[in-house]
Parts: sequence; structure tokens; C-alpha cells
Amino acid sequence: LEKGLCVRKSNKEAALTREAIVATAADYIRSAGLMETSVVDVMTAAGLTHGGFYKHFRNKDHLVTEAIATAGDKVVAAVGEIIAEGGLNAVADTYLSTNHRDAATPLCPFASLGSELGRSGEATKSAATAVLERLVAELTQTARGAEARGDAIAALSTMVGALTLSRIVSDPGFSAEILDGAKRYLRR
Amino acid sequence: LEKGLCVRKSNKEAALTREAIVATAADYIRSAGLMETSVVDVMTAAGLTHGGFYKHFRNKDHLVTEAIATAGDKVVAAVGEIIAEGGLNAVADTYLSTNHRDAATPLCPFASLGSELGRSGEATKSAATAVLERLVAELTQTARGAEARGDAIAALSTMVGALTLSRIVSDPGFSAEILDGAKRYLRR
DNA sequence: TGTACATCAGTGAACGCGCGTTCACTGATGTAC
DNA sequence: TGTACATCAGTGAACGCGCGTTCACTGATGTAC
Repeated sequence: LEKGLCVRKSNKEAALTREAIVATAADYIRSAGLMETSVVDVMTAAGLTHGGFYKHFRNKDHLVTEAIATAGDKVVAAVGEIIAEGGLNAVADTYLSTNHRDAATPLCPFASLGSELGRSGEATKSAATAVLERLVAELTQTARGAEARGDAIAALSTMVGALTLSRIVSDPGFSAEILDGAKRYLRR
Repeated sequence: LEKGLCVRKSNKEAALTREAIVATAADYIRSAGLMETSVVDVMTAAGLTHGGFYKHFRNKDHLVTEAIATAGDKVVAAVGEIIAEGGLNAVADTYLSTNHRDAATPLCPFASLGSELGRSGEATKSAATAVLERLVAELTQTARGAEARGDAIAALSTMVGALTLSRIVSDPGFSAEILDGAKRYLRR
């Protein structure tokens, strides 16, 4: 396409473009990180040029905030399904699998972006907090007793921490030991 | 100092400079993150100009690798002391305190840099793995039974995950709930 | 429904900035004898 | 121990690059009548 050739899309198409950018970003940031993902990266991966980005988003932060929410939708839905099938143990088995650890597009934004999110702006943190609340609500269903919610939070912490650590360790034996140790711990 | 004024230091002084740069970087990265910390940032914080950096390090990665090791020394030593005084519960109380969560210079590189370390180069991962092994060894002393090491790994995962999540959440109530949930979970 | 005009999605060039890294420079320090 | 020479710690300017962001441009789409 040459410069100046008209490219205006209908409102419906533009909305789809916007959704595609957010979905692409949701995947990209979970695999590459917040700082390592550039606007050009995302737009190119979505099959667009970078110039049009600001027709859809105020700035990169705005996209990141929406991408966190979208990534959150996916992980909440996935966890909900697995809970329905096999409860907390099934969640732990899937979450703490080598498949999830090595996935090209990791599922969980907290394990992929955890430490970066803690240093992010208020809007991004707020989006992440909303996802966290939903995840905790799902997991609380699997726990019993007066401390069900606290236990759910702790179980999630264990999973996020273990997956994060397992990705740091390059020795396969030690990495698997981390995943297994957490899995066994959660079963009790 | 003007350009050309001689500034050569003795070998002993140069070694101290080098140590100071690493120590400054160890603090800086734990508070600002790996990507958000620039060579200029570290050198300026150490009271130097950036040009001399490459007299001490091959590149930024080289510094980061050493800084991880230095940060690791600190956290391993601190955890060792706390274990000697009050065992695992004391570690959890300190690690999962609001003080640690909000510290200008956080103690633990895994909570501060966890997700970034997973995407780092082999040398950095290797340095982090060495720290992790030492931390696990310390914590294994506090556990009993055939799965002592696995339990220690799981307890560390819980602490790293909970501290990471607590830093993402801006609502103080929810953030404290995460720390407390993990603390109570670890007591059992 | 048709007409007339304003809007704007997407392109691709361009902007300024900060980054990691390199370099020439100097005389105190280190080294070899 | 003293002498002669090479080394090099630290400075500050400079480099190229990639980043986030802005902009002029265009005609199909949206809107008002």
C-alpha cells in the first residue's frame, strides 16, 4: 500500500482491529515482558503498521492495561474450567506443569509479569488487581473452612512463586523439583 | 574534574570502586528492575561517570550477573540469621511484612526481579540459580521429614509469590490479606 | 432514499530521547630491570 | 633501592540504535439533512 491510498475501515472493522491489537499484546507481553514489548512489535505481530496505534490507544500504558485485562479473562476462564473438572489439584497439575512453564504463550500474567507489574502505573496495577480478585474468587470455591479465602490466596501465591522460580532455573532437574515440591505441598 | 586530568587509582582503590558499583547495582536493580536500571543510573548513583564502566565490566549483562550474586549474598545471610533466631515462622513474618513489601531497597531479588530473571540470559539465570540453591539449603534446615527439601522449596515459592502479588495490589486491605493469608498457610 | 460534507483508520516518514557502548585523553600507578 | 617505560582508572564527548510518539496524507465510511 502506498502512502495516501485510502485505508479507512468501517467502524465494525476498526473495532475488530482494536480487539486484535489487544489480543496480540496480551500474548506478546506474557511471553516477552512489559518493557521488552514495543508498540512496533505488537502492531507488526497484528499485521499492521505502527502509525495507526494512536488511533486506538492514548499511549502504550493504555494498551498494556487493556492487555492485562484480556490476559486475565483467559486465565480466569481457564482456571474456572479446570476447577469444574478436577478442583484445586487439577489446577496445580496444569499450572505447575513443564508445558505451562515452557509455553510459547504462557497463560498466567502474574507468573510472567509479576515483578514488573509491581512497578507499573496505577491503571495497570488496578487491572491486574481486578484479575487477581477474580482468580482468588475462583480458587476460594475449592477451599473450605473459615480461612478458605486466605488459603486460596496462599495456594495461588505458591503456584505463582513456584512457576516463576522454575522459569529462572535452567537445570531441568532443579526446575522440575520446584514444580513438584509445590504440587506436593498444595496437596496437603 | 576536567577532561585529561589524570584520574588513575591504585589497584586497591579500583577494586573498591568495582565493588561499590556492584553493590550499588545490587540495590538499584532490586528497587527498579533489570530493564529499568541503566548503566548511567548505576554509575551516577555510585558517584562516577558512565565512561569508566567498561574498565570494570564487559557489558551491562556482566554487571547484572554480579549484582544478582551480591544481592543473593545479602538475602542468604539475612535469612540465615533469622532462621537461627526464630526458624521458618520468623522468616515468614519478616519476609511477608509490609516493611519488606514497601522497602526502598527490597531484600529479595526473586520477588523484585522474578519474572524478569526468567527471561534473562544464561549467565544471569545461572547466578540466580546459585542463590536459589543456597536459599533452599538454608530453609531446608527448618523442615523435617522425607520431603524437607520439597517443603522448603514450596515455602519459598509461597513467600516469593505472595510478596510479588502484594506489591501489585494497591488496595492496602487486599495487599495485607495476601501477606497474612500466606503467613497463616505457612504456619501449618 | 439520496446528496453533501466531515470524519477518520491506517500508512510511512519523521521527531526527540535515552540507551548501551566506544573512544581519545591524561598522569599517577604498576612493572621490569 | 632507583630508574624508565607501559599500563590503565576515570572522564566526558560521541556513536548508532530502538523506542514512544507525532504528523500529513487519503478516500471510503459515517452523518446530517
